[in-house]
Formats: sequence, C-alpha cells, structure tokens
Amino acid sequence: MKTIFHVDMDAFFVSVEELFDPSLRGKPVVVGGQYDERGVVSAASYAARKFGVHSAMPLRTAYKMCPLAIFVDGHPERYREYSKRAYTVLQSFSPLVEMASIDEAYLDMTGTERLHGPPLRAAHALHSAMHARTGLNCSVGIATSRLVAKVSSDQAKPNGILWIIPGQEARFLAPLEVRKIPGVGKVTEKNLHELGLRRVGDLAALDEKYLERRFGKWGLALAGKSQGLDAGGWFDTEVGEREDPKSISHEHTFNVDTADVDTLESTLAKLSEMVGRRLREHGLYTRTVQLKLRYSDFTTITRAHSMDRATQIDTDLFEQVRVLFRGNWKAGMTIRLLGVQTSSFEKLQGQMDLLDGGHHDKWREALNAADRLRDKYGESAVSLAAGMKGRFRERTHENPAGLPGKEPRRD
DNA sequence: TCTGGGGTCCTAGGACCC
DNA sequence: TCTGGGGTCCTAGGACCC
Repeated sequence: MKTIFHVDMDAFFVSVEELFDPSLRGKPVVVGGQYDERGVVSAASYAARKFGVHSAMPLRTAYKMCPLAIFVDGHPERYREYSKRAYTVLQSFSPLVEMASIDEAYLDMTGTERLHGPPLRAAHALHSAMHARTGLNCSVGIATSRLVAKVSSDQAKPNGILWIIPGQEARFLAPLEVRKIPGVGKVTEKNLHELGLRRVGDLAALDEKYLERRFGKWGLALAGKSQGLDAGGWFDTEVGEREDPKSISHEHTFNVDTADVDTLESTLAKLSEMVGRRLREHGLYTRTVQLKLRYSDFTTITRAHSMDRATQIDTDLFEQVRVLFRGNWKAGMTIRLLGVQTSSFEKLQGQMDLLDGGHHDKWREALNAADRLRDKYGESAVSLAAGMKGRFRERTHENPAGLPGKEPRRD
C-alpha cells in the first residue's frame, strides 16, 4: 500500500507576483498580459475569481467581467525560480519527488513514517516548511494513488490538506462530477453526459465492458479511475525523476495577423533559434521538425519532416521549417500563429557528422558561445538568425548552411 | 467570450518490410 | 501475378493538462 502526496501551489503565478509586489495582496489580479491584448489568463487571484475570471479565459473577456482587476504580465523566470525552491523543500521530505508541472508535484511518502510521522503530521510539516521557505501556500492531497491524491488536493484548495483513508477512495470520488477526473475534459464530459453519466459514482456502477465498447482503451482506463486506480497511461508509473522531454517547441501569436513574408520567415528563424537553444541545454538531437501554422480564421495545420540525421543546430531547424513553410503556406492568407516543434530525439549525435568536414562542429562551438552570451546579457544579445533584419540568404557554396549574416546592416 | 504557450498521449491511415 | 497478417515508422489531427 502506497502513500502518495500531491502538492499543488495555490494560485502560483499570482502568489509569486505578490511576493514581488505586496500591494497586490487581496486584490483582483490577473496574470497573463494586459487587458486589451491577445492572450488568455494564466492565473487569477481568488478575489478575481469571485467575478468569474478563471485561467484560459481570454484577457479581454476577463476585463469585461472584472474591469477593476490589475493586469500583470507573466514572468516565467520568476516562476521557474520559485518552482525550484519548492522542489528543494519537497526533497527534504522524500527522495521520490516528481514535478508534474511548474506548480505541482507528486511525492512517494511510502515508508517515511519513522522520519516524518503519520501522513497528516508529515503533510502539516511540509505545508509549514513550504510557507516558511518560499512564502507560498500550497494544498496537499494524500491517498494511495496519484489519481486520488490529485483529486483530493484539488478538493483541499485553497491552503488545505486532505487525506483519503485507504479503502475510502471510491466513496470519496462517487459524489464528484465526472469532470473532476484528470483526463476528462469538455469533450469527454459532454459524451458522458449524453449517456446520463454525471458523477463519478455513475461511472463506477457500470460494467467496465460497457465503457470499453463505448470509448475503447480510454473507456477501460476511465472505469479504473472511477474506482480510484491509476489505470493506464502516465498515472500508472512510479513516482520518480522526470525523464527527458519528448518534444521541444516554441510558438508565437502575432499581435496583428500578417501575410508579410519577411516577418513570417524571420519569426520562424527566431523560433528555430529558441528551440535549438533548448535542445543544446538538454543535450538532445532531433530528427523531426514540425511547422505549425494558424490562419486568421483559426484553422490550423501542422506539417512535419523527419531527417536522416539528428541535429541540434538552429540553421538546420530553420532550413527544414522554411521548406515546410514555403510548401504549405497559401501565400497571401494572413497568419495568426507560427510554431516550430522538434521530436524524435537522440541523445548522441549520428556518426555521419565526422564525415562532413567538421562544419557542424564549428557551428556548435559558435552556438554554445552565443548561448553563454545570452545567459549573461539576456535573450536579445545575440541573434544568429538575424531574426528581425528581415532578409535571408539562400543556401550557396559559400554559405552551405543558408545562414543569414554578412548582409549589409540596414539599421 | 474571439480564443497563449508549453507539453503529453492517443488514434488512424499509409508506406514499407518480412 | 488479384494476394494474408503483423510490426514499425511516419504524418496529421485532436483531447487534455497547467
């Protein structure tokens, strides 16, 4: 029998912003951007939630619902920093800690009784240590499975602790709406409602064969979840260190839709650079590059290409994604969003590199140097892709990577 | 309501191979 | 050449999560 903690930071982004600006405390605060910008709410303070504002809501809608709210731009570096601090606190309670996202974690607390006492006492100690060392509140769910621990931390919010005694899982879940089950979103909820299934208990009372016929593999997992089991998928794994990422991507939504080729291609260059940098940070090489393109009417396409050889070099990514872009953009149609995604990672680089005259090695050195400059002076310090200069050289003999640069400066 | 950005996992069809 | 079945890789799209 396991003891799993799910620790979820309360209104994380808002709470971090309050540490930097205590005058925000207790006020309706919306993090994610300005009231008249394109974008959605990343986090809303509890005061703002009273007006109906919630995360994922368009900023302009939030403004209509709560015009007096204070709109704050997000600060990802701050959140990463506080996420690390929280992680450090959690590590002092169990060696088996797994961050599930920037503001939530699972701990396997099985067998820690001698050290930390029974679950509720350990949770209280954790809660006060978290507040003392980060200034942030969290909620803790305790159960025998990840799934029930997660649902119970949600029920404990804000700033609470909830322990589901072993054996009581199904009883705890039964009265909750099906939407409370992680993995059940808008679409599944609607499908379940159409079958007259509104509460987890309705699901639990069904023959699992019925759900399997209806929803396939997912239906079977759903039957297990309704009983409080970590049935299938990611939930069904041991709590431990996170593995390497399976994809790395960046995307950008324009403030104003555009059909300007220079703007579009320099954006792709910039995105390729950002992705390349992350690949190098992780020591990963990618074989598959994907372009994402969203038109003004919100129709979205993705186009991917897999290469023979894995790479982590910006210009290789840009070259591939530009081919995809030129081959798939319906020229003249205004674009709302562009994205660059990489996947199919390899840890080590292919042998082929040794054979190509070392030009890749030189590039890697240059890129690492550029990364260090960015670390020191900020993201805008170096731009190999000549991002916003708006013009690109074609691939030639002298310029095999198709790099920009050596262009006369236009500014 | 006028819809971000970063991810994960699943499905389904076609290519290709044995 | 009138033809099965399985495995794996690739691509596109979609649901979902924070």
